[in-house]
Amino acid sequence: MKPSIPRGTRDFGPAEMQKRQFILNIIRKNFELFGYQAIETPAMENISTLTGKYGEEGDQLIFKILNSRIHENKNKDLLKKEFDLSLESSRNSEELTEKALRYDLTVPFARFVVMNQHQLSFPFKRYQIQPVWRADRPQKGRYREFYQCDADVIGSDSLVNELELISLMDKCFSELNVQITLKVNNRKILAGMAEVVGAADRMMDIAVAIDKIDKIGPNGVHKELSDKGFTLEQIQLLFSAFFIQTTDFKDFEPLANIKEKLNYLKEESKYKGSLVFQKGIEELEYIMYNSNVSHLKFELDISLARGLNYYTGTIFEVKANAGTFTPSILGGGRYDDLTGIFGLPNMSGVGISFGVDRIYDVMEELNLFPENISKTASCKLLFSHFDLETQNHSLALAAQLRTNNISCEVYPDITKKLGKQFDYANKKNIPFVCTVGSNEITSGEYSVKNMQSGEQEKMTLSLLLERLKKGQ
RNA sequence: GUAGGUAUAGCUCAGUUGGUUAGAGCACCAGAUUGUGGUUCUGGGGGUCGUGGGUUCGAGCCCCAUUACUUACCCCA
Repeated sequence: MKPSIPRGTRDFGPAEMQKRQFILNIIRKNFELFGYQAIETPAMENISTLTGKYGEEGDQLIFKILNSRIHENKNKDLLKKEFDLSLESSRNSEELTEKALRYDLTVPFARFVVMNQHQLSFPFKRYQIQPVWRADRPQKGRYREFYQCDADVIGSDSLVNELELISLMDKCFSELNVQITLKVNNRKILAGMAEVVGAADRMMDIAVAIDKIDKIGPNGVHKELSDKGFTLEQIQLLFSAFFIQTTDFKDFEPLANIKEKLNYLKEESKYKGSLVFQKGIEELEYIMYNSNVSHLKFELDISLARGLNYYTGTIFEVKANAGTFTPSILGGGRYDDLTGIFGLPNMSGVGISFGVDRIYDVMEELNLFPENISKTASCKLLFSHFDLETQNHSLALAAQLRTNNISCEVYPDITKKLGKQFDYANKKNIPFVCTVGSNEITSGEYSVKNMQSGEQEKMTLSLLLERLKKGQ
């Protein structure tokens, strides 16, 4: 049988793991630096926990788990009926499936908060670094299993949380050495537009269409909106707001300029009468004017929508500035009532999610990993030997090195061929090889070879320890 | 769901208008060198050309089907 893994999933070898850990360590360190605490939730959730939170498209991409022991279910007629029904529509049948793999970390977090509300003290700040699964068609930068690194604050509607999250990502990407642009928008602006246009319940339709303006252009958006049944008047009204963005807001601009645009939207646009719209603008203003960032570029983009249903306020999206491959590598936003569905209303939360796998891909393309990262040796020294006696002696020496916190290993097989053992050390980038033969055992002086310089020297164990401790 | 591309050694790929026994580099094993790797030289093992059918005197190459992988759209980290 030919071994294989499901498409869209990957194995990570030692070289890749070095790089992944590099990214994860920076993110984790900063999460903790900003006061977030780690939690974990199960890979699978009850299907009802997940559905209805991500929008129609998202719900389709949830990996469902077939009920186990389905053959033991006595009601075969019902099972067959449910199966036939599920062939025709995407509805979930509890008879067939009641669990699913998590689609993101935010919804399981909301569930966690509701279930543990009496143990937690609010505002609660948590971080979570775990894989999620999406039944997508894989392609470049898109996997069916990938890691998200989430930081969320729940139980506080202060915009200071947004400011903190922005400086958190600023710091992370600065340490990762990735040049990025942060796009910010506010769902209230979109909601206000939908309201003024007279289609408050169709905010997501409008948002998704408008979001595409960079890709398909104004005509494309016009067509998509009219296909969805919006009238010419409605479309023109919508365009009056975001057209400003497409012509003038395209690239990073000085703060003064952004200010001018925001003032226009607030005081002169056709939306100035909408309270929600005004609130959205005010929130955006606060964030734009109070953020203290040193690394990232800001971009106000009122066409930014994001597909997830649960966002209600600020929304974030980050892309790398350089390279040909620039998917979004971070997303996030504020959700005012995600816990409400589970019975805990008035819990506003805001969070961001780093896409490690895409950050990896971007850094790989741009060559941003530190130079020697995958050449890092697994350990400091290898003991080579000739027979059972010298191997045993090596094991004893290894134990002493480890007592002194020096990583080392003993060649596991017994062979007269030193070349093979040196080759092993060479391939694993082990910087020193200590050869233990019967001569060495009697004299107490071991041959230690520096694999980089090729120099070899005889020394006692205590001298060896001293040298290795000094990092020589 | 829609539309393309690819499939030849463990890996990356050549393979001419269809024509003897299908090649290279890397990797692997052995020797030159029985106590020394990374350099060099010599030799060696490795392939049902994704699978099934068709055209042909003859198919790795052409046609059809199928599977896997991959890219783009949709959507998203």
